[in-house]
Parts: sequence; C-alpha cells; structure tokens
Amino acid sequence: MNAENQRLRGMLSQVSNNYSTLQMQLMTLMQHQQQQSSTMIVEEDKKHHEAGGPVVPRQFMDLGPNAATETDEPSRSSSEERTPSGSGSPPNHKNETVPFDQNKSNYRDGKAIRREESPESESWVSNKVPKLMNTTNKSVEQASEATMRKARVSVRARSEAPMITDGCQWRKYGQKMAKGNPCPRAYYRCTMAIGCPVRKQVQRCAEDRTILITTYEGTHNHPLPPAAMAMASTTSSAATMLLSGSMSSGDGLMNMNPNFLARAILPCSSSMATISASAPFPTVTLDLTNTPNPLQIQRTPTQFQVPLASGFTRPVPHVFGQALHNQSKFSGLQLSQDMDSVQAPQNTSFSDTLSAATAAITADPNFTAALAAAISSIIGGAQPNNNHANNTTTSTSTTTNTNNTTTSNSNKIGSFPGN
DNA sequence: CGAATTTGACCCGCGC
DNA sequence: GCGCGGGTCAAATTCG
Ligand SMILES: [Zn+2]
Repeated sequence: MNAENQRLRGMLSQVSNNYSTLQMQLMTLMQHQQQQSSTMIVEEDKKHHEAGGPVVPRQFMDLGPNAATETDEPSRSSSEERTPSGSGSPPNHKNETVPFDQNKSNYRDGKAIRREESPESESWVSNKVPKLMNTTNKSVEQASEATMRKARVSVRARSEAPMITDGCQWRKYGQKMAKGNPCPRAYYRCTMAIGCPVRKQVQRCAEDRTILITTYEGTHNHPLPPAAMAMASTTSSAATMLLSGSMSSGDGLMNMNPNFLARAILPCSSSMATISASAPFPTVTLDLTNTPNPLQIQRTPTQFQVPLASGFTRPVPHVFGQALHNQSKFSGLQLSQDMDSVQAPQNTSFSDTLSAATAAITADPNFTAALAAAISSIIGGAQPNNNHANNTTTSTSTTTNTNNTTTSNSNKIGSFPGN
C-alpha cells in the first residue's frame, strides 16, 4: 500500500522533473549549437573513434573536460552547527583494500570485472582522478579523463520523493550528514552497467525541505534508456556549456574570479542555470525551483543573470565570455521581463536566429531523442494503470499539462523576489 | 537466495 | 602532526 503510494508520488515528481529537464535541455542545446559546436564535436568525434563498440545512438554523454565542484547547497544561511557524524573510531583491520582507482575497482567488484580497461572502453573510464593513480601507462586516456573528470551538474528541484527518478538505476553506497545541514546527503552510483562511473549525490535543502538537490558527476559508459536520456543529455549539455564557456574565456576566467558566478535564466519557466567557477571548480546548477529564497541570488554579489529566454538569445556564449570579464558591472543585470526590450534591439536577426536554433535543435538527434524519451516516460510512467490506450490525446496535452503541472507545483512563479 | 540498503569504519586532502 | 570533513568501502542486514 505504502509502496504504491510512494511509487506514485515518485512518478509524479519524475514527471515534473522531466519537464523541467527538458526545458533546460533545450536551452543548453541551443547554446551549444551556437557556441561550442566545435569543441564538443571534436570531443565527441574523438570518442566515437575510440569507442567504436557499442552502439546505440549517442551513448556517452560527457560532462566535459575538467573541473569538479561541490554542488552542495548554495543556499546561504543554514549556519547550524552540528557535530560531525561522530565517526572516527579507532581503525580496525583492513588493509587489503587499497583505494586505487579503477584498477582497484576491478578487484573490488569481484568477478564482475568484465570491463577491464581495454583501450576502447576508455571513453568513460572511472572517474577517480584524485590522487594515486600514478599508473604510468594510462597516461593519455587518463589524462583526458583527468581533465574532464570533475565537471558536475547539480539539479535543484522540488520533490517529495527522496530521490528523483531520472531513468537510471542507482545503488546507494553511502550517506553522510552534511556539516551545516540537518539533512543527510546520499551517494549513489549508476548500476545500469557494471563499470559505469557515474555518481550522483542527493541532498535536501536545509530550509526548504521540499527542494531536492541532485548532483550528477561522470559519464555513462552505456546506452541509456529513453527515460534516462532526458536527464543525462541535459546535464551533459549543461556541463559542456559551462566548460566551453569557461574555456572560451580562457582559464583567465577561473583565475580571475574565483567567486564568479554566471546565471542564465529561462523566463518562460522558473528554471535557470547557474554556472559557477566559484571555489575551486566550475559547477553548473540547474534550478528548477521558483527560488523561494531570492536571498540566495543576492547573496552572491559577483553573479549576474543573463536572459536566455523566450527569445533564444544566440549571443549567449559571447555574453558569457564578456560577462565574465565584466561581471562586476553586470551584476545588476537581471531582466527577466525587460528582456523583451533588450531583445528587441538585437532582435534584428531574431527570427532568423530562432528559426535556425529551432531547426538545429530539431535536427539534433539528441534532442529529439530526449524529447521523445521524456514524453514517453511521462506517458508511460504516469499512467501505469491505463498505460496504453489513449495516448494520442494524452501526449499532446501532456506536454502542456506537464508544463502547468510543474508550474503549479512550484507555483508562485509570479511572485518576484522582493529583495 | 541474490540484490539492494544500511551504516560504521576507513581513506585522504586540507587547514590549523 | 592532528583533527575535521567530505567521500568511499564493505560487512551486516533488509528487501524482493
Ligand atoms: Zn550509467
């Protein structure tokens, strides 16, 4: 009984999630195409080459080279102190397990090693780059991974469910109490494939328990079911966007402003993407909430917001780049609504851009796939009872509905941040 | 009975 | 060098 309930609940959250995901994805994709076509393509190409095997249309999605980050809660406040989990007891035995990277992982996994590091499989490889992997040989491949290993994408969404369903299967491998947060953070690992390095951590916001922050890290080394596609591609594209952006502006960006934060808003929805190079590493945060805490935004002086929006601003990339440089000046730049006016000017080619973008997107297999995936998952998942039957209508309305649903869920988009 | 989760121990980088 | 804290491992336990 409960199970049923929970399941239903989960599905619901999933649906709304999917929707938002789609939005983001769309946004990110657009950006991609315009700006970084080159970068990503190259990478993908590379991958394809090497990873000849598998199959499936678009299997790997990478977060892009470099940098990691903690997603955690950007939220301010929550300064509660609490003693650490109280671990820290005397060591026992156990030495055999040396935490080497994946090399080790083979052992650890026991017999299930089938993925040994054949040259081809390299594309995904494990993600641990941390320390000890000094193994000489892997140099190259590893290097690439090493470079890219840290990108993370975190998604903030409202969800009752303990974890948003994204189409992947996850095995929980740990849980910890976060320092300033009463809610524990859970660590999951992808189990859809044996060696899949993808990990994610889930944590609930301290103040607003309804917000769930999910952070994805790594690249799937296996084909994803359509349902999983939406999230995966979204995150990957988001990451790529970030990376390409930062790259374009050069490392300078990162060096320049450790605290720098870039924001892109999707006015049409409440979702927005936040790119941050703050701290040690870059992070992309996709915010699907209505941002109940406008404070958060203000709290970081160095961030600025760019309307992506309804208008599909093509210049985004540039904006980013420049913004990076001028960010301080742009800090005040938020025009969710003014956008229109703003757009107008650059609008010159708007229609052009739009159509182009649309075309590109549509053309993009990933997008279509994702879209299809999302929809199908929504339909399929949402109506376990009736499942097949009338979908035509459903599908059509679904999109719309979802939209509303999501909106209503988070509702109050209308309310503007007073502060 | 195998698979997934729970949960305390362990590893390791970092700041003091 | 020590303690803290984030992350991971793996034995024990629960779930299906
Ligand atoms: Zn995976």
